Amino acid sequence: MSKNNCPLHYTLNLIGTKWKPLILFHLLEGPLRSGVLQKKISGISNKMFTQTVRELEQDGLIAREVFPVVPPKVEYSLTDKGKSLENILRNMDEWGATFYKD
Amino acid sequence: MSKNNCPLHYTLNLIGTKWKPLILFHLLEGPLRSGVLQKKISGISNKMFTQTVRELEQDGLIAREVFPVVPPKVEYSLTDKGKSLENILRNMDEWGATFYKD
DNA sequence: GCAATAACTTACCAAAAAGTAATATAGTTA
DNA sequence: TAACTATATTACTTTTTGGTAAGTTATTGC
Repeated sequence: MSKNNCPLHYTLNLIGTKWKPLILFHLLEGPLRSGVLQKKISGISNKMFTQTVRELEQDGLIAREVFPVVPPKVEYSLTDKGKSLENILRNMDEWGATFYKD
Repeated sequence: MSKNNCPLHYTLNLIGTKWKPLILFHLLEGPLRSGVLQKKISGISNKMFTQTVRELEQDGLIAREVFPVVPPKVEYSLTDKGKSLENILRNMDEWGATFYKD
């Protein structure tokens, strides 16, 4: 963590990576099974998916629920903290849509 | 560039890096001389600063104005496209301020 | 009793991002 | 004529991030 003055730094430390905003964005519509979520994130590797959801969970942005069945079932959902990013995520998506055709 | 479905991808390709949001954020208040802007971004190296503003310029988010004097004077400012990120940047900063004390 | 299943985990390697330190520039001032 | 200035560039190295492929688990269904 940098000792910079503006809080934007803190935000970037939590969601300022390649995959985090995409994972959070796809969870806005509700909880998803691990495999389903992963398939929505085109291009992500097995390893990066697991690693990224682990970090999001540690930072309190998503929750992980394990169902004790075989084969395994795991669901991810946004926490309240995660949900509070909804505006930012939707604005970023909308901004991308606006400028995509330049 | 990934061939993902959601426009969020495009946004992340333009501003989804360590330093870009910080540089844009500090330009929200108006144009700044190169050296002044760089000093506001605590921790950034000489190289990364130049590299990052070059990319932001290429993507049309900031403008670079060179004054032909010695020693050199260069000013950076947001373009209209850059200014259109204002809400997103301020929301991210605000979000960071809200959760920083957890 | 063997394959199929979903969700990982690990070891290993490659690629990308970032840092360091030295150097260039060219007028102005001492 | 030498130092100073602000901005930038380059070569080199380190750090971080990401990818691949194989292995693990434990029950179900054939």
